Amino acid sequence: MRKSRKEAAETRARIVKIAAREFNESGIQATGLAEIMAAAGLTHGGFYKHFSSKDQLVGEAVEKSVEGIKASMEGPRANRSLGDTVGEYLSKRHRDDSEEACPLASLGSELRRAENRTRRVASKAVEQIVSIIEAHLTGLSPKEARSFAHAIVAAMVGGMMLSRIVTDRKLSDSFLRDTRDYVLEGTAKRSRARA
Amino acid sequence: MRKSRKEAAETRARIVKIAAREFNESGIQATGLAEIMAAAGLTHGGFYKHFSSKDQLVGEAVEKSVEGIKASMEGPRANRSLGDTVGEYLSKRHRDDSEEACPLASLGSELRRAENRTRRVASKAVEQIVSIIEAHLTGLSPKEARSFAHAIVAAMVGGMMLSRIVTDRKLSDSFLRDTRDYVLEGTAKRSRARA
DNA sequence: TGTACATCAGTGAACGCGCGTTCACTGATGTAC
DNA sequence: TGTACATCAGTGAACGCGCGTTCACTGATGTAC
Repeated sequence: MRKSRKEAAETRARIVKIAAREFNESGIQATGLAEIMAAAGLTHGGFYKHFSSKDQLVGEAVEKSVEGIKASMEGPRANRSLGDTVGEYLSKRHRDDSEEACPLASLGSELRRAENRTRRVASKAVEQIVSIIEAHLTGLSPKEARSFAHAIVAAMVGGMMLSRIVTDRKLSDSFLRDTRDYVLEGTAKRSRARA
Repeated sequence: MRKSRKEAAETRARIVKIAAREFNESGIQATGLAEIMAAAGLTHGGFYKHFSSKDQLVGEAVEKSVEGIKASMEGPRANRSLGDTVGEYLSKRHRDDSEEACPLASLGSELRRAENRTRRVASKAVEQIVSIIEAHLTGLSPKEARSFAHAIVAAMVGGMMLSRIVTDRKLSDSFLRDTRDYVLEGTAKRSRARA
């Protein structure tokens, strides 16, 4: 039954990818290892040939998700505007797609209580997303840009989470749109005030 | 062993109160009924004399938490400013105290996946908190005030959640402060623009 | 007011279930010569 | 290049454990007369 090293590495990557999707979809605790392994076309016993514990997989899956959402925020073109970046984050696609979702919004309240490895990954994820927003805030002092970026990321993560909590579809859409508009108008005002 | 009706009603209320604290502290799934009952000084078997299921308790506990955070946002005085309200929400006390915490920030990603009863309660909670903020936004059209309130609540909930995810204490404090400042400056600018 | 009976809050053991983890085993792959 | 052996990815059963829920039981409270 032994697989070649290449196959084993592919299997491992597949497990992480599927786990990222499943965790974003159903939450960390609610997603069992057997479920993930079955979705990867394997039986659950083999899990520990690739990972030392569920927590290790959680950490890697969260990292994988962060890479994905960073890529979609930064987009294909070189010079993306803040509007593109924030709009991509606060999009219906992001809200409805667990394949490529921000773990801060999908798993927020679970991350806070996660084990050490995962908490470190989550904490780093926050700083990475803050950095992406910060890079768009030109014309402000570094300190101001950092503070501003904190608040913008808070609004983005909160807006996404609330749009998923509310059951009314129109209200859900409103949260996305209103949060995006608020961020962009606020930035425009602030930039004008400084320019 | 039978207790008087008054005692039984007190016991029931005590269970809900303790459950609200435990859920906010540790999450819904991670908190067992036996743990809650023990914290209330009871054995777990008696749970079903008061509630029909864990989900029912979750719903009531979330409602209880919402009442608490609403009360602390609205405060003791009659004429609270938006700054008081937002500042109370984004306070260190709120971040560190699970006794009186907003379930949207404590349980956000779990609420989204909760059962029907709880989801309805959570959805209603969002609208209640939006209404509190909305009431502070005078001088705007109702439609504008509602949109604005959505974004402010998104920032508040996201800011609280992120301040709890990050492991660095200074960064955590920054999220609270920066988000509050952002909301208040944004409102000031918007009000000036209209006035 | 007193008595007899019904009710029911709380106890503690037991239930079925799913979870993360372990383990003996299989057989194809990797390695040493 | 060929052969003999070691390795190890994957299987499937089993483990201990904690969970939500159920249940027979207890005895104080509530009710009917």
